[in-house]
Amino acid sequence: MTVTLADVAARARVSPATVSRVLNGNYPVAEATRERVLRAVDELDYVLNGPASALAAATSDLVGVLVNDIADPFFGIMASAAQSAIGESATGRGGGEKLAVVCNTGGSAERELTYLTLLQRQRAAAVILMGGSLEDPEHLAATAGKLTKLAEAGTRVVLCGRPPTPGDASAAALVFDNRTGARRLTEHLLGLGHRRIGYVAGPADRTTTRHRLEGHRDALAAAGVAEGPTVHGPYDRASGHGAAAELLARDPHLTAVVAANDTVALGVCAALRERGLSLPGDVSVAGFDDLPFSVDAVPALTTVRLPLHETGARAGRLAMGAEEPPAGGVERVPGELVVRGSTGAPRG
Amino acid sequence: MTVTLADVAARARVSPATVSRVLNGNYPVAEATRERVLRAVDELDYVLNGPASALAAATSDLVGVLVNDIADPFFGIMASAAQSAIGESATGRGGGEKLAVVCNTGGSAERELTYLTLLQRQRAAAVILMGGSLEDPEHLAATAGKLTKLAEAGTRVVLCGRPPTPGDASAAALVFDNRTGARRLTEHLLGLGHRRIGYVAGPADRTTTRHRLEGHRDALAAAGVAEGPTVHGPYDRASGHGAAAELLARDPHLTAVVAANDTVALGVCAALRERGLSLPGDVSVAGFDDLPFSVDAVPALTTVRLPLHETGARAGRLAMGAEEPPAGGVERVPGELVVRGSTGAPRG
DNA sequence: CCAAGGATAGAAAGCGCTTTCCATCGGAGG
DNA sequence: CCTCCGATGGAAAGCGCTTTCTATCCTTGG
Repeated sequence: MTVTLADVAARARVSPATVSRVLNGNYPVAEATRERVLRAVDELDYVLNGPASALAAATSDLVGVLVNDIADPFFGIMASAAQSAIGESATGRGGGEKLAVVCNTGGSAERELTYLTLLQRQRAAAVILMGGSLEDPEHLAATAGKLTKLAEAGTRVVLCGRPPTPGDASAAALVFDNRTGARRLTEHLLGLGHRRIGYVAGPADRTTTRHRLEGHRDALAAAGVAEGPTVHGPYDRASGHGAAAELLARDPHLTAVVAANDTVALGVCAALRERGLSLPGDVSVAGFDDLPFSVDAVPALTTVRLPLHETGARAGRLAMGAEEPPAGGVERVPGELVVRGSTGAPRG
Repeated sequence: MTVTLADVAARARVSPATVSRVLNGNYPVAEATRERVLRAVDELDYVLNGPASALAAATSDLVGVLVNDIADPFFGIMASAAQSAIGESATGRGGGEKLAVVCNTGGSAERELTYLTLLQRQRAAAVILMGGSLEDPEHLAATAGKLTKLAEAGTRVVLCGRPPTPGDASAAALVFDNRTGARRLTEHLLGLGHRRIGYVAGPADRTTTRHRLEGHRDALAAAGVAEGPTVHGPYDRASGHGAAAELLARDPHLTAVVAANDTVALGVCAALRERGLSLPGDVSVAGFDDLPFSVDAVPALTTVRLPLHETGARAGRLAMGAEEPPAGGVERVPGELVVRGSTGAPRG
């Protein structure tokens, strides 16, 4: 049978209460006793029963990190940073280590809710939601309700790269200023002289997609330039690859393409090159996010750098209560335009 | 206060036992009763208390997925596939959904052990360890002990892309045939006529690093070609970038460089290009893994494709007991040489 | 030398659920 | 019409821990 706390107590010739106190370290225990207990723990190879502990204490040391796509470095980087931050600020009950776990929603509203419920079941200490959300009103309402309930139950809720859900004020939010970033990017292209700019957007109905597209349109409108063709698709390489052809079909005279993110931009570049077009000579291409591989693309990608690592780390600290939430609950995180070789002046 | 099962029972005018049975569905309950209970659950917005449930039933629905670096698509892809597979084979107690959680060890032996203990605490249903392990004997022994204990406690253990730990026969293992893959890759280079080949290896003391390096050496030895310079470093872009200079310093006449993986290869390419060398004209470069961006590199990367997605999915199914473990517990997963533009015949 | 108070440790009551017996009820078979 | 059995539902005993409330013991001050 498994070793229980009572076994340890018997072996150390103390009461279970004392063992618990030694393990949780939030109550004075004489040094000699403590050592005796620890020795017993060691000798018996005792492992605390998490569920029992969580049940009695009414909280667990689980911290959930929900991401849209774990295979996407955008999320991987943020999640990794958050996880490190959580590991470092071990301020749990009794200074206990938190178990940061990342859950892959695949961008599905349904799975997001499922995970949220599961985490609620587990009485998670905190939940971080990363990445833009679906803008379906029904889903939004369901999510807001869940988050409110979570917060009421004492779970800290942090949004990272995701706007606060209307109707839910329970969460601290770190939101990327996608709109301004996208505007800067398109302004850059306009400044170079481009007037026919195609746009490969992310999936429709997502906040990130919409904000970036709005920024792009803002810039065009401010400059009085007509909007070029736009294609929607997932945030992956194939999407960009397919969209490039579509864009060119809709306007053969495009001189620039802005992509929803760097991964998509890479697909666009590949498709363009396959058609014999040179970059940026024939067509300029820009991305978003500045993922690690973007600097190594050929030509290197012009993009908007988001402080993924730092923001993820902050989210982790917020989840641990190791950092004060921003005033008003929401903080806008700016992106930075990074101009590299993939954009240049149009020919002629 | 939170709603408990007893509240639901009261509302549905049945006993707590009946509610539990409806929720777990492993005992006959009359249709009318079941509906009454479900309605009560709905009306009260009841959420099962995970810890309490896990305590009473002595298992939880947590499945841990340990990865070395969550920001690396190599792991992201496998983890994502595993998580999907786990979600699909919902065969838990009462068909309950499993909570697949991924934990980032950062390649640290210590954190790996910490996570394993935490998962053991939670009485996880299964644990998947992804990626090569550290070959430190002490760590290996500690891990083997942990895994054995986990298995004894009823937790299914699956290794994915990681050789079985000596002294622990409790786990099913899916291991990539890194050695053969690496051999094929170097044979390809030798076949093109390369005789001075540099090698950028992963971190020392890791199984993956060693196996790939061995395969490389196998090929050289079989062809009677002297080994070129080798540099070790982490599996990231910066490592490749720095290593390229080092390699060239050690042998200015290199005609090819083999990298530990595609990410590293990208760094190598960048550094080479910065020095004004053309690819593959002056130097051929090869990677490993065939990550999504590899086909879009310029020139496209010659590499060894590993069935990351499929293997991750199989690991997930094994963890759920939805697939028979391989005979003997270990299965070798082959890689496939993919020749693309980054390798060519050496000049002259 | 005695009372008071701080420092430790123990007793015991749950935490919310699962599950093993049992009890009950209605109908089939004799 | 009575017995027996299958189908259902309830009672209650934990699962292993935390934590409040007490009990003790030793030290300290008067």
